[in-house]
Amino acid sequence: MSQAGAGIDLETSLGYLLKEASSALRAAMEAVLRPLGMTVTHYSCLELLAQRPGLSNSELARGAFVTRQSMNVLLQTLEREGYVTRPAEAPFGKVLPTRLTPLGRQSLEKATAAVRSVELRMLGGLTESEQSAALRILRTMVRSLRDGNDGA
Amino acid sequence: MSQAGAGIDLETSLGYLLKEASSALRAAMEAVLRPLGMTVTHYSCLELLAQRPGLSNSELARGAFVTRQSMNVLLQTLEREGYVTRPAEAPFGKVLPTRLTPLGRQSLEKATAAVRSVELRMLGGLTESEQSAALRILRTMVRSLRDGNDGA
DNA sequence: AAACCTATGTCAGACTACTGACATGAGTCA
DNA sequence: TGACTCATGTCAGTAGTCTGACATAGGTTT
Repeated sequence: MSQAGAGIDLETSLGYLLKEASSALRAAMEAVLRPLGMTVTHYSCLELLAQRPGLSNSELARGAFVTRQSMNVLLQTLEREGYVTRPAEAPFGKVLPTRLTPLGRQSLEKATAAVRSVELRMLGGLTESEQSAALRILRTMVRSLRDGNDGA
Repeated sequence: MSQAGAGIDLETSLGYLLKEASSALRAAMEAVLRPLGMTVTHYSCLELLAQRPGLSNSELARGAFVTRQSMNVLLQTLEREGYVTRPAEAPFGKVLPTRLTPLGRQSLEKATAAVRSVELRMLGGLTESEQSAALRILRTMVRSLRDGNDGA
């Protein structure tokens, strides 16, 4: 059952398991957001704006882990449908601060409740100490991947 | 800095951090696979076939966390380019067992080395016990999300 | 001041993955 | 046997994201 010698054992690979967990979370989120007519990126954008009003397109893109081009397309849709507003002209530089409209805030409320239920389900089998350990470990992994060194 | 009352605090959300880690891993993998002319799904497919020869289209799709339709398109490309082979007729039922060609195996070798370096970098800052804790915790999260219960 | 570098917003095209749909083969049950 | 259910392979259309490119604003360096 082992690999031919040079492969990466998927059963014990932390990378593979990370992808599996992320995929399962995304699927669960899509399942509860679909009835609300919302995608995961759509929700992420609104949630970011609720917590940090005035975020720019590029900042939202980084927060939602997509390119600024993708976020730009999404923002244009959200603006056209009345969920967010952006000033016609940049108050400073080229940065256009984005804000939720009352409609956007209202739409977000239901989505947040749905997503929270998913997150609670995911955390259900973990103890408090396991949850904080997971936070610490994931942060370490992100830092190692970003900085490009081996973390040693 | 806290949310308005009903939001999900992204700074301490395990779901958000999971997405961030997965995104960072995917970006790092894409960076090392791009020079080899390979995407992450492309690599995942070959790696699965190396470890479990004869996997069907649907099984590969589940293993790579994409739909069977997407995997089908990829397999057609890989077959046309000579990386994998599938029998013209199903030996049993409709299932078409797929296998790597020598070219596919050769192509996979370089990719595996590249991906392994990324995984080692990601694990660099973690102790042995943290790594096994991460495996256990992620498996628990996947199970809770899949089974649909709250894990209590 | 001028050249340079970086970051941003935006448009256009290409690609990837998804949903929907259909036919087929296998197993189950009345 | 026949009806039912389920999984598979595949085709077609759609949607979301990406890469490439360009112009512009701000800060930095010489």
